Amino acid sequence: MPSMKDTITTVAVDLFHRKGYFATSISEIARQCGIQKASIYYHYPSKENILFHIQQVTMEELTAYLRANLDGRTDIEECMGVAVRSHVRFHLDRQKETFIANSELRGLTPEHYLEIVRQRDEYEQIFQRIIREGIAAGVFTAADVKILSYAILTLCNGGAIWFKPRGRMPVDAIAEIYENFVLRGLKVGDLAAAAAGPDPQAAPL
Amino acid sequence: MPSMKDTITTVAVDLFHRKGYFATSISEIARQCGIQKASIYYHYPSKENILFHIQQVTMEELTAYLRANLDGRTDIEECMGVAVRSHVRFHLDRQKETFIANSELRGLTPEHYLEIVRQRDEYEQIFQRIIREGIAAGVFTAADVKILSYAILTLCNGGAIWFKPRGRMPVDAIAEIYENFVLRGLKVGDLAAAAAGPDPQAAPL
DNA sequence: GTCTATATTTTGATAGAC
DNA sequence: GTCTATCAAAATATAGAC
Repeated sequence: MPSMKDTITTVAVDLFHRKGYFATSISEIARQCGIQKASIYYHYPSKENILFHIQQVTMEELTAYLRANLDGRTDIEECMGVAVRSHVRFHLDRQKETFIANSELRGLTPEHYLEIVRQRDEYEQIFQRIIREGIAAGVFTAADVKILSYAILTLCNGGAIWFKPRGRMPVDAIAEIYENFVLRGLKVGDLAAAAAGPDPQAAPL
Repeated sequence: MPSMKDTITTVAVDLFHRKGYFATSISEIARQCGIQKASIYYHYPSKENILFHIQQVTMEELTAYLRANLDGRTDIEECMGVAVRSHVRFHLDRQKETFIANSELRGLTPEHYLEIVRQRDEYEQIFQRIIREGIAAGVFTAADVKILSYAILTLCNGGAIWFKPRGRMPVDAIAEIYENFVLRGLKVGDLAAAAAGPDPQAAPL
């Protein structure tokens, strides 16, 4: 049975996702929790703090999930595949929270903003390390590591925007599409060769 | 010399981009225009209408720019390359407007929301047609056309989020990175072959 | 076209009873 | 831990003078 603080958090996640942080009022959160708005302030000191709490927990769990999935692996290409799948899965499983963490940074106080950006940098650096090692090993084609990491993460975030949990596509199928797309985009290979014509052995994207 | 309506629109674009639509007040727009807030209502009937106007014009110009760039071309691969470059360039040149068009849909009335979604669908369908024809021609690997188009567009939108006009990268260099990434991701080719080892002839990504 | 003045609502947050 | 009551500030929008 969830505590009232958990209920408030869940309701806030839902409303921040659906209407946005600034368009959501404390009164509305309270109404959906079945309590008066003053009671919210017993559990959270301010509206901003609810937002910060959601973002902080989400970033912590996102990073922990990635680290757990990468644990013990050394093959560069496998690492990138695992990282992409990990990222996509988390974003599809936790659609609302990750959407908030990606788009509601402007609602934070300057201090909290810096803290979330720090956590995000930490997460991005894991991807950048894999890309850098892949380029050094000659597995990935050389290009700006930061731009590539942003490209990959933005691409995969996209899934969380249009994904419908009850839609026709299971999470793993989507994760696989993104994994293949990213690996094809990254890996060394002759572009011109593929342009020659259809490949009878082509693996499905 | 810009009319006051143009000034209001420009100021609104800047504020909606920096602080978000709901976090921006009519008074603030007026202050930055050097007029009183009541005067805004001579030019626009409501705050929502300013947002709608920005979004509508942006979507119209984005689509017109793409159509102009594609005009007369028939080669599938070239079309996709041109489409990606067109999309990226427009999003980098018009960072603020496209950011608003992508993230402030929730501020619109239901009627205006439907209208913008309709324009967006129209734009996406141009990309989907190219992908579909590419798959039919055997140039692109078969996969879900809608998911691919969302992936490509989200990927390229990413540029508008982190791009700094005075940064180290010129617009065309970024557009080229995205074009290559997308074409590599789409095109038919044997993934396993590339995994064999570094390719001495590898084109820079 | 821009002004002053104002109507009406709603907001985030606090005080203090229970 | 939740309530009622309330504060002060800010919001969108309108009326009517100039």
